[in-house]
Formats: sequence, C-alpha cells, structure tokens
Amino acid sequence: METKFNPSAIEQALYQSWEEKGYFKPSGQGDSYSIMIPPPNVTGSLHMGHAFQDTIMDTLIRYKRMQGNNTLWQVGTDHAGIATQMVVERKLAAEEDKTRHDLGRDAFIDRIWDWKKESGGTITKQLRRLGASVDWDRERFTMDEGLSEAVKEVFVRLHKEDLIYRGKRLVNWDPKLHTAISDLEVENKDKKGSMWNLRYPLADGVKTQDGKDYIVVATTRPETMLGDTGVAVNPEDERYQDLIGKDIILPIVNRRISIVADEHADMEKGTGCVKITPAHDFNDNEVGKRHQLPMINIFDKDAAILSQGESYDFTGKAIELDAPIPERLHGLDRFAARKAIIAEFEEAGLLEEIEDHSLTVPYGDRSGVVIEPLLTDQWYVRVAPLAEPAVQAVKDGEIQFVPKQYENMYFSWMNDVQDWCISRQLWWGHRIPAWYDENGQVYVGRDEAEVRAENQLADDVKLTQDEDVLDTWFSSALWTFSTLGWPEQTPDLKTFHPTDVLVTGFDIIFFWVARMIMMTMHFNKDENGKAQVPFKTVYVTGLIRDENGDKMSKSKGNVLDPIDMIDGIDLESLVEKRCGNMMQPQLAKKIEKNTRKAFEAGIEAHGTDALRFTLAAMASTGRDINWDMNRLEGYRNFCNKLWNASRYVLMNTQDQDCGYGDNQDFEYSLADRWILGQFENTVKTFTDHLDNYRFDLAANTAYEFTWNQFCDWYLELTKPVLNSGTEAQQRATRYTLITVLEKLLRLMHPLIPYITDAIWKNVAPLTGVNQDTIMLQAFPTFDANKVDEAAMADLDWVKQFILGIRNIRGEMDISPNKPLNTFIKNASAEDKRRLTENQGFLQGLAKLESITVLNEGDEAPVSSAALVGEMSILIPMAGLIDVEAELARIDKNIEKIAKDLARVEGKLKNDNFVSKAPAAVIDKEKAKLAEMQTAISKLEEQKSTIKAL
RNA sequence: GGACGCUUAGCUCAGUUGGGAGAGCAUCGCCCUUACAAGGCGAGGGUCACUGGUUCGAGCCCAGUAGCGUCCA
Repeated sequence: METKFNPSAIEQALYQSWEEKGYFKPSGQGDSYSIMIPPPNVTGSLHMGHAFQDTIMDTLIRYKRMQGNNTLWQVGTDHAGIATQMVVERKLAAEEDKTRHDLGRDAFIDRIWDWKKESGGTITKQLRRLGASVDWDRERFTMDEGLSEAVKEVFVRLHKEDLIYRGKRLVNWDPKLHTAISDLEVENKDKKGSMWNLRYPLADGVKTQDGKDYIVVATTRPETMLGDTGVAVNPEDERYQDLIGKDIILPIVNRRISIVADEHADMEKGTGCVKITPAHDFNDNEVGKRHQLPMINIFDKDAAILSQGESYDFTGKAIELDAPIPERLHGLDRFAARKAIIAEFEEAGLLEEIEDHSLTVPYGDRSGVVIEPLLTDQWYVRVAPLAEPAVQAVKDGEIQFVPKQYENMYFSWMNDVQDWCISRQLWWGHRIPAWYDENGQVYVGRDEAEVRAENQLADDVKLTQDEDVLDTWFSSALWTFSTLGWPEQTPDLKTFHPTDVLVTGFDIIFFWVARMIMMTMHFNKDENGKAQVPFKTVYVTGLIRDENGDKMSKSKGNVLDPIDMIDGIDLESLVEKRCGNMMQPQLAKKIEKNTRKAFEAGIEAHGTDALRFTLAAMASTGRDINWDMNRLEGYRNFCNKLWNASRYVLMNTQDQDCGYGDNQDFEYSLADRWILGQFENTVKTFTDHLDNYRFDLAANTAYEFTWNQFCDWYLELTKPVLNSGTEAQQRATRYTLITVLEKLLRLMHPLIPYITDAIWKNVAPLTGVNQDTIMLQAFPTFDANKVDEAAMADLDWVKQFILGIRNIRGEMDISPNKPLNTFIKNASAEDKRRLTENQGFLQGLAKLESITVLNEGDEAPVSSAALVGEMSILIPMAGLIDVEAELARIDKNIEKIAKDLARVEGKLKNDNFVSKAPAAVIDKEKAKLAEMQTAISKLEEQKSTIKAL
C-alpha cells in the first residue's frame, strides 16, 4: 500500500465492480427496506444538496443491507416540465435560430428526447461517483411508459370521483413562459414601488360627506383599473355609509361601477376605499364572488392590453357586458399601459398623489418575470378531501417526521390547503387525457377510443385532445408506487411499498411530500382496505449554503459541484464553469471576482469518502448547513489516517500468525482487552445514532474511536508488545489488531464505502474470510461480553500516567527523545500492581529509562511531579528543569484547581443544596472536593520542597 | 403584520431527563520517533445574545428584549 491514500486510484474501479456483480440489487432475503430517491430534474446536474441527501440515503441503504435486509434503493429522474422545455428552446434558438413553433409540437418533443438521451447521463454519472448503491436496472423516468400509464389512470379516476375539475379561475400566469404556475412556483420579493391615489368620480351628482364629487382609491397596479367592476368600502366605515350602493363612472373607459360594502376594505389604510378588479387580483376575486360582481379580463397571454375587455359573471361564465378599451391603449404591455394610464389621470386632474410604497411582488421562479393573476381555463385537483387522511396519518404517527418540528410546517400548510392547479400550457409533459367535441363538451378517458366507447360518440364526431400537459409534480406525487408497477398489483409493490424512509429537504415538503402522501393514500390500500402511506419516516435535511451562509444558486455563482470536491478543479476551470453559459451574463464579472477570491488555488482533490464523511458529519438537526472547505480537508486527513493505520496493521500481521490458525495460545495485553471493549461500546453508540438519523453524531463517534483511541493509543500500545512480547502475547495482539480493524471497516463502510472496501480486501483474508466485498458482510453487532470494565479502568490509569509525563515534557520543553528516570511516591497496592503489569507500556509510550518505587520514608530527589490520584510520579529536575519554571507550572495548576474547588465548596456549604439535591449528586460533589483537596495539598507540598532548596 | 427557527471558542458546529462547558479547523510551543508532516506531543482560548423568572442548581425550562434567517399575508 502507498504511504498516502489516493482515492482516485481505487474509487471508479471499485464502483464498476460492485455494479457489474449486481451487489446493489435486492437480495430477496430478509425483511424489505426501501428508499425512493427524490427524482432529480433530468435537465440538471447534482449539486451539494443532492450529494448530501444521496450520501444519507446510501448510508442507510448500505447499513440495512449489511444488517441482512432485502434492500431496494430506487433511482430515477424527473422530466421537469418548464425547466426542460426552456433548456431545449434555448438550445434551438442558439443553434438553429428557431422557436419551438417553427418545429411544431411533435418534432419539438422529439428534440427533447434526443437531448435527454445526450445529456441525461450527467446525473447518473454523478450518482455513480458518489458511490450510490442504487439498483440501476430499475432506473425510471417520470415520462416512461409505465409511469405515464399511472398518471393517466390517476387522472381518470380522480375525475370520475369528482376530485379533478376544470374551471375558469384566476391563476398565477407567467407572461413570459405563457403558462399557469402553482403558488409554490411563485417567489414573493419585497420591492420599493409607488402607491397611486386615483380619483374616481361619483355618478348621478352624488357627493361625499365632505362635499367632494369623487372618492379616492389607492393602487399599486393602476393599469388594472380598466378591469374594475366595483369599489369596496368597509361596512363599518361611517365616512362612506351613504355611498354604499351608489355608482362611479370609471375614468378612461367611462363604465359605470358600483360601491359595495366589504370587510376587505381596511378603514385604517389610505382612504378606506379599494378598487375591485376580480379578474386580476386574488383578493378582489374573493370580494367579487361575495358581491356577484362581473369579471373583466383586460390582458392577453403576454399581459398586454386587449382591444376589448372579456366579460364573465362571478362564476366564470361568459356574459354580454360591453367593456370597451380606448384604442390608444391597445396592445400596450402592462408596464407601458401603467405609465399611459397614470398620464391620463394626471391630465384629467384625477391623480391625487403618488406615495412611496414597499410592496411584495410575485415573480415566476423559472422565468424571473412578474407574475400576473389571469383568468384562464385550468384543471384543478380538489385537495381538501385528499388532505384529511393525509393529515391524520401524520397525527397518528403512521408517518413520522425527523426532526419532529417539521410536522408543524406540514400541518400548517395542509390545514389551509388550496385546490391545486395541475394544468400547464407547455408541450413537454403528460398530456391531459381529456378530449373536446366541436361544441366544447369535455370527455375524460384513458384514450380517445375509451372516450368514444364510454360516451357513445359516433366515429364522425370530431374530438380534439386538450393541448395542455400536467404539472410535473403531479407525476412525481405518484413516485413511490408508480415506480413499482402500479396500477398493476406487482410483487414489487407488495414487497417494497410502503417504503421506509424519504430523505428530502424542507423546501419541498409542500411541493412534493404532502402531495405524495395524499395521492399514495388515495390510491393504495392494504389487504384490509386501509390506506397505505408512501413512507414511514420523512427525514428532513437542512439546506447546504455557501461559506457565507448564502443559498447556493447559479445566478449568485456560488454553486459547488460535488465532483469538484472529489476530483479537485483548477481555478481557471472553476471560473469558466461558473461564468459560462449564464442566463444573466452581466453578473459574470462579479462571480469571477468572488470565485478567484474564495478559491485562490482552485480546489484540491479530496475523494468521495472524505466528501461523504463531511456531509454526514454536518447532518445535524438545523435548517441551514454552511459548507466549510476546512472540514472537508479535515475529513480527507481522517481517511488518510485510516489508510496509514491500516498499513501499520497489515505490516505487522501479513505473513504472520494472527491467531486464526491452529495455534490458539493467546496472552492478551491490557491494551488488547481495552480496545476490544472500546470497540464494542463504539458499535453500540454508532448504531444508536444511525437508528436515530443522527449521522453527525455517528460520524463523530467513528472519528473519535478511530483517531483518538485506535490510532493514538492502541496502535502505540501494540509497539512494545510486537517488539518484545512473547510469541503468545504477539499472537494475541496481532489477532486483536486485525480483528478490530476488520470490524471497524465494516462499521464505517456505510459512510465511507470506497476506502473501507479497498482496505478490507487486504485485511479480511487475514481473518480467514475470503470474499469479494465488504458491502455484503454483516454489520457489527454489540457484544456486552467483550466489554472488560477492569481493563477499561486499568488502561485509564495507564493513560493518566503517560499524560502526566508528557505534560511535564511539553511544558518544560524536554525533548520527547530524552529518556527519563522516574520515581513513584505514595503508590497504593493497586498502583503497584498496575505499575508491574504495565511497565512495558509506560516505558515505551512515556519514553522512560527507569521507574523506581519509593517506600515510606525513602528520600526522593528534587523533582517535578505529576499526579495520578494519590500517587505522584516524580521526574528529577537536576539538569533538566528550571526551578522558577517549575514553580510557575505548579502555581498554574493550583490556581486552576482552586477555582473549581471554591465552587464545589460553596455548593456543599449551601444547606438548600445538601437537603434538596439527590444523594448521588451530593456524593459526586463530595468525592470531587476530596480529590481536589488532595491534589492541592500535594502540589503545595511539592512547592515547599522545591522552595526549600 | 402573522408563524416558525437560530444566536455556545477566532471560524464551522455538537451539547440527550436541568447536576463538573465539548469537537474539528485555526492559533502558540516542541518534535522529520521505522503507519501517517494530509503527522506526533503539549498548551492557550468561551459573560453559552441580553434581561428577568422558576429551581438547591439553568447553555438546557418559562416570559420578555435585540439581532439574524425562513415561510406566509
């Protein structure tokens, strides 16, 4: 083995071999354990957040696989409607200067499939590099035939049950992408803008209480006044009591509208009068429904002004209501129209005031343009009936969120859930299985033939399919069961559903998790007819942010590619990667500057295992996780430490008798017995943490044992034995070395699969195991019989002894190479036993020339002393230690202890404490006090001895 | 405006039922000792945001304040 761990030399070959040999497939043995990967967007590539979640999933799957479960990790991708369509449209524009309309729907969709074939492999390559043990043969895509069947089936059934309906409703319209989007795809941003106060003239000579012939309404979107169908005042508002029911002549269009009383009008805000535009504002829409006001749409699909308003009654039915718009405004974009309308108000003396105003503006998360509420025909899922059992399942604990706090987030959204707009005006996606005849009558069915048959439509009735497609989340809501073959009742569905755990970020609890629970429970029942949940546990991860705590995003240019953490990348390539092919090229300079500053020397290679270990170690319960390159480096060093420790073990065990042969003559050292027990305790703690989804604590446990116990102490303690022990002693130590290392590798394999398998291949044969891979070996189990408490206590004493000497060496600048003569004072019978038994360890690790036990009354040379309980270890100062320095060292120690002592003393003098605290606590404090008193008196004694010189 | 979360060492973060403040990185000192300088040994460093309450005892429980963040309106 090389002296440095080189991940690139082992990783890809190992993965290939695991995959080829089919190790990732369900074994078909044992209890099933399944995880469905949250399907990443096929257009994209995995970012650090994916790497984080995938590491956790792989750790769980490998852990359960080693525990003997029949494990399935289902992999796949999502067709990502808008995102994918946009990517291919942009490519088409750049390379051929064509739009999708030039190609036509079918040809365009063919292009998307071509593109997917070409670049859809990015994600699967990345997943392989991360070591993900997914069953590739079952890889699925939301647009696959099988999944498309499931989507159709669900749509048709929900429609039959009246849980899907079509209606003219106000939706969030993206005027750039020409599609409706759901509430969740809207990003609300705080902006500074203006509030325009407009005068609306009263009709029929009516006057306000203060004698004016107009009222004033305030608006942030003046252009929508063209579609006003009322003005609301608060019913309690005394100022306007006598105006309720009176009319207004709407300026510019000269349409007559009424004043209604509605609580939506806030008396405190502005003048207390609110213009009502039911076709262009969600709140106004509600007001309109309450007062049965008509709706007038004034925008086309680009959000430009129509030449004639389109009128509907409050239910969305078209009505004959003349809503002319002056020709000078026709075709104006909404923002141009805003300017023009303000100018006209001003000219007419109807502009009362413009105030600065901060407001929340909705933006499309994909297009980045301002969303316009627009009346359109859309398909909706009636969510309330589906939500009820979905809420109950979480309340009953059938589904548990980890950490639990996220249940609140789920409940708060579910309790106020809106109907879900599922139609999208796109070409890429699952086409809605609905057909229209020439009268606009709609028929829903699995295909056209079924529609004709079910509705007795003659062959000459012309039917056309709905042009729209379904929201991508509609198909991903079916993910846990559609991937297993539903609607067929397949054996896979029976075996692996419900799945065990869903690993995801809190940002998609609404988008995905909630909808998955609703859909799954509605369509999947167990043999008793009880609704089946999609998963038993939802493990919610935090979001990975950059080193400044900012969200990683392409437009900020602070995204990190997990592959760059693994392989490293030079600065120029990183700059190119971040600045090339941007949607907003003007940001490139700034991003380049920030990148050059943050990664002066590029990024070094760290390997997959270090990346995975880092991600696991950062998986605490918080909502934000700030990425830290320093930690990655630290854990790379950890991998190197493990590598070198293994080299040491192998050097001392290969081609030697490790006790796995016939000769069973063993004589274990204290260190052997101690490390065996320490390891068992580590297994227990590590397993508990994994079972509780505390990957951070599990990683710390593994790190602490490996570095601070196994390497720092145990390996050092084997050296005296291997150098000068008897054959039986050496055999026992070799046995312990190789056994503990082999088990440790198995323990850590789920976290760091590559390095553990690579080392294990060398280690296992020495324990008599000749198999191909660690990943199919049993996970270590805790064995209480191997925990030797006496050995633990004895070794603790040995450590304290050695630490005492090292502390004096360190503080007094005595070279670690200088052998020391020591004297022992006040040794108890037990101390003497421990001294005798462990002389080799003490001399070896503390580098001692001699240890002389002083009897009562023996003269000791003037020395510096270290304490182990009552016993003192003396190092003669002559020629080594300066008197002043030693006095200072003693004072420092006394001072430190005295501070603590005072506190404990105070506690014990407090009658309240002594009478009310539990006896165990008091005893502990008393013992502590005694110990500190002894220590101080010994130190004082030492001091006076030295001073007496 | 409403809801939730966060504030612990220079940095990134742990801290289980309330009972002696921890880790990694960074810093300082000494060491190229035959597993490892991506290392070894030793050391320093905290008013646990602030104020008050409950308690014998609070980083932890309760109330309030400030700052930051996320979601919703």
